[in-house]
Amino acid sequence: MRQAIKINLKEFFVERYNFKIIENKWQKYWLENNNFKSSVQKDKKFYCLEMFPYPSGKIHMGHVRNYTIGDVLARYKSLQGYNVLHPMGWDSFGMPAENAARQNNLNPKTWTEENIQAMKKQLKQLGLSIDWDREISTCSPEYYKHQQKLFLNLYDKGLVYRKESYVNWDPIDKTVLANEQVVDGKGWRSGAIVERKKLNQWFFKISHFSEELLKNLDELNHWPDKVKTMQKNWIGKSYGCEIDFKIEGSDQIKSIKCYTTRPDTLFGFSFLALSVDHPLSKFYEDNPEFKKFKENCSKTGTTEESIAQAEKIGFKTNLLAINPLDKDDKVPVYFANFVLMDYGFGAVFGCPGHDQRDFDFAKKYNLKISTVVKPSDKDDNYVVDTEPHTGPGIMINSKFLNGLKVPEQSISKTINYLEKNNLGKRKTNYRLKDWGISRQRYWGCPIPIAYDENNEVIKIPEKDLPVVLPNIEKLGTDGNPLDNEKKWKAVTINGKKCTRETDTLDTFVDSSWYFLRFCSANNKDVPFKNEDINYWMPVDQYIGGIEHAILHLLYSRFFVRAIEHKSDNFNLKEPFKGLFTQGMVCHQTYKDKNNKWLSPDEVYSDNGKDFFKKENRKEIVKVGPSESMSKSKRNTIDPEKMIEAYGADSVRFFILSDSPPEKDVQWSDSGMNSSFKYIQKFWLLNEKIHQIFKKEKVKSNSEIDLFTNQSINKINIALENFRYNVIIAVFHEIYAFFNKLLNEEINFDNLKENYKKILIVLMPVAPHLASECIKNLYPDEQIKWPLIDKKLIQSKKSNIVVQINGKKRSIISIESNLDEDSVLKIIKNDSSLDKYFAEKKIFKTIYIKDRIINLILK
RNA sequence: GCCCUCGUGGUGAAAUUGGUAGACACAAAGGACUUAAAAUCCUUGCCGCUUGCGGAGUGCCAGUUCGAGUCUGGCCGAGGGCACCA
Repeated sequence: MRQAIKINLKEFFVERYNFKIIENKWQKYWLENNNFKSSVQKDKKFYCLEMFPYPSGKIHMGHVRNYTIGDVLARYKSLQGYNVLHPMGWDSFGMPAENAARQNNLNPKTWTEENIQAMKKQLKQLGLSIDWDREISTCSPEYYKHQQKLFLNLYDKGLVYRKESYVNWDPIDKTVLANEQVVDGKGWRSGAIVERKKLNQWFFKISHFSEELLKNLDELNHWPDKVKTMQKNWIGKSYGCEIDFKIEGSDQIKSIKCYTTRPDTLFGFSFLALSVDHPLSKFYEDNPEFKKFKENCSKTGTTEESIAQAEKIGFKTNLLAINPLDKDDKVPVYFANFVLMDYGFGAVFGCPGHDQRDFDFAKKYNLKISTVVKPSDKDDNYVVDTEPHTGPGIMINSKFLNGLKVPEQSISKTINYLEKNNLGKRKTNYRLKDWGISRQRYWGCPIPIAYDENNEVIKIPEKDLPVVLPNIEKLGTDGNPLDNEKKWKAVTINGKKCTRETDTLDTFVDSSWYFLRFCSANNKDVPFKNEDINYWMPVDQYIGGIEHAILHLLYSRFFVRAIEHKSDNFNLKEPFKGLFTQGMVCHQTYKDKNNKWLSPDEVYSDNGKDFFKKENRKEIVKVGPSESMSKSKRNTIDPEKMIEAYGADSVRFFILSDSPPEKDVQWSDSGMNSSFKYIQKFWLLNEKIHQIFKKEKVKSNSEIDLFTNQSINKINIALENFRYNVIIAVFHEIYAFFNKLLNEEINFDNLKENYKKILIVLMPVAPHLASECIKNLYPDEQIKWPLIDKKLIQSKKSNIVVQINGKKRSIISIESNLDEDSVLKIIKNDSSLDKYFAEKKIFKTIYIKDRIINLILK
């Protein structure tokens, strides 16, 4: 469509911007010219990585936001002259494929591969600057072959081991359930009550690195504090001591070991509590009452109700535990539901006066509650009454500990005493548990292990890798699919008949090293080459959702350490130098009169206040709060449709515009629309400028230089700090400025030089539009991120705020860099300020150069 | 319960880190251009009086400071994380 646009008596004839043709053209161009292909070079590198997606079939707005943020950074760094690595891959093992396969009688591999193709096409439509030559997919044998090698490597280093552990077992489906598949204690598909079952499973010894993983958080300066705090809490370091309690009342049991962080409260000792899984429970297994109690315990913790109540219950034994600090102090021993076997020793000593749990327990079973710590402002007769005193204070009723400050003096003094008298030992504990990696699933990386006739572990020899998943045409619901593959399971190793391990690896293993694989994505022999790692790693900027704050990021940190452990030529400790966690994309939710969720497509409104069903435009729709887009609430917006309707640049522009990237952003039609208009407007502006280029202008205009430099300075600062919403705001200002400029006399050279810079800084945000504009206006010129003229920014004129007694009274425009006296002189000559000076004298002056002057009058 | 983060117009948000509060955008109202529409552009936005000016104002209450959205203490509210971790 060709139309005339009249501006201030000048006529321009311009084409409207056809994003479909132009975006397509540039995407093709980038691909054909290998624009984003990366290789090891001498230049300074920048590794920009976004968390790779699970190939569910369609990209969602969360992906659009994630990958747009990453692409802005990658393109910016590239224009700055960095050698950028910006790869993409697929986290393609996992349960959705298996579920989809069962439901629709499909092959998980075919399902996954089709999804990958569909999503790849969508990602390409976004115009991302990705090096597709490095594409990887974790479900491909080409990938997991190396993972199996790494597994065996860690096994050789003693970082992998096997032990019995509990799983959620669905007795109807005869399958193991993931935690999220257990809903209210029942299997999500069968509805059967989930049982705890003990299985032999593989573990990574992540606990070996607890201290290192904790300590090194301090060095991750470019990580959000929030994530670091979460990991710190997760690792859960605590200082305390272990104490051996002597036991009376049994021939077999002589002592029980406890871990405590509060040994100083030993004189408040009231009971000793054991986990039902404690080794000593074997002495009670024949007791029907204990059996019943144990059953009761395994039920609590899964249903919402029991968590809400969280009642403390116990089973009293006939044993007595002796206080190590007072031989005459003997207390009962219980099994209790609140003691966990996998922390400490599965045994705790109870001091109800100074611990909430112990207090609740003691109240229920009428146990002794002694007070051994008083708050600093209370006297020695202080007694714990309706609630325990868990805070700091002073020791009382504790013999040689009396008067000590709690906790800073009391704990260390007690531990010293216990150690000296061989009653206990100082100990640091971590909450972090070893990582269970066995999954009784089909669609995952096979564990490269077999067992001989004696059930001894045999490694699959490297020459026989990969252990390829057998192709199973129809997945049954019973048990672990690989367990039923008789042919596949049988394997001969070194002449010995063996049976393969039928568990597959947790998919978190797949994503714990994929960033290393990207560095040598096409190497067939090794997972990665050290020279590639040395050049590209660590990832300079990792970008993804906050939901991975703990597991994925901690596992990746562990995995890199595990590879480095006992290795001569691998020198990496932390995989991600910078981390950025983006917010979610939200949308209003809608429900019809039957409380059924409605999608935005089904809703109609002409005033933005009252909403109706689109089909009849009558039935009132209830508008709910804006929530993160999810299929279950049906408040999703399909990115493909948006790109189709508005173009990739508009969508990118909008997803960046409204909120800072780390916060949630609201999707709004009007916002999307306005971004679309902006792209169109900018194109018209560009066309007008293009035509001016052909005319002659004379007057110089230094305002353009100043404005351009200031704007780019703002954009630089915003880019470096992930304030991408500010960049969009600056571009709105830029448009307004240049558009206005067209009404004035412009100097040709001046405009040409500055406008080029504007187009270059537009490239990361709207790459198609910017590329097209640059090609039209500057066909043969080099494209490099513009440098700023710093002197120019510190402009010759400053606006200075004049405050009288701390209140703003005026703004004066003066020359920059003036001293205080000169400014004062100007102010005194300013008649509009006279009224403030009447009959008053300047008592004090505060002057901040080029910014503010504050006059204190008396 | 414990830990963390955040409270700025009708809305999403800016604010060079202690120095002009509300940039930019959405929504609303009014206007310009146009035969009309689309597109584009401009103005307004709390209180008081007459244009202009003055006043209040960043959840609430104190404090530090010439000066506080920003720093300190207390309170209120919202969101997130962990959950019997001994």
